[in-house]
Amino acid sequence: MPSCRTASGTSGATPGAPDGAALHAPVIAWFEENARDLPWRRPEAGPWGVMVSEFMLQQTPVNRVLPVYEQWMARWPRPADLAEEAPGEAVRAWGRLGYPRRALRLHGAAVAITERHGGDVPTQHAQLLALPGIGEYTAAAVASFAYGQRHAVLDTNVRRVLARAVTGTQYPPNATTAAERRLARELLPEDESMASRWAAASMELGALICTAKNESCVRCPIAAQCAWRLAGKPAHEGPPRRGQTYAGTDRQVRGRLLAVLREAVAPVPQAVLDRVWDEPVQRARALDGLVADGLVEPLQGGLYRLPLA
DNA sequence: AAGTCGTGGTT
DNA sequence: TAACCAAGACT
Repeated sequence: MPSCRTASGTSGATPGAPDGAALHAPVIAWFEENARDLPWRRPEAGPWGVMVSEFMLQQTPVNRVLPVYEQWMARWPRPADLAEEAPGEAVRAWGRLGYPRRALRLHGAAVAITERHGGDVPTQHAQLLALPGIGEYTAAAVASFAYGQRHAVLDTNVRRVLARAVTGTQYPPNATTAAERRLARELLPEDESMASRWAAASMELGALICTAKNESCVRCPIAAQCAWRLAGKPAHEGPPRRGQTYAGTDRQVRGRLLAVLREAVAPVPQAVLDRVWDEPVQRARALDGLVADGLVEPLQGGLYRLPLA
């Protein structure tokens, strides 16, 4: 029963795939030359700035986040500043970033930080994970980016980089797998400072070079070692990525309803909300959903507004 | 564990 | 142009 371990010892890796040490130095060196100057990466952002940016960046491109982030941090420079606001103000300030429940959760996280952590963004992964709106990725990202800790930061960019460079496939699986987590942990540099830099650098590589479409291998610092490229860049096998048609969905109706309420300075009569969508059953379901989510507050007399509490 | 949850730019 | 994509979380 001969061993089938690869020389690299990395699970899920294609035979002959590069090990961690071969990737860290070139990717980190590339990052130090090519990292974008983003406001949440500057020292003055602090842990709260990092955390706010991570909420906003969930499923949302950097360019759309930038202006909202700046306004948000100017208005609520500390968690306690946001915590004493009405949650509806967070939803309003969220603007058109999308997925407005994130605004509600960020507000809830600010309240929890104020109540449980003396107003300081907690440093421990488990404490971060316990906050509303923070899952495995965001907890690791805040701990790593804000506090320089050693965590596997596995977002869609890093997953794609590892899928290609190490595993040799064009795309990672649709849902994050245990094998991916294991691989990311194994590739994590032992040294804490190196690990946090690797996390930021591998993510940036996926965002700028190793993109989902039109990847730029000619500019890639690890192209020479990339398992996928060396295999001839075979096309993705398996089920399609996903199909998320938007037109006609409840999400579209919710979006229209909330857009009206965001712009309104006074409670809005139901008759005004009714104009955003013709079909009454779907319209009512969408509004009920918003109320159930705490994004909308129903008042007496068929009036609605963003939540005051 | 597959569905749900916004929005707008790109192809 | 319809489909894809963008630093996920939650149920």
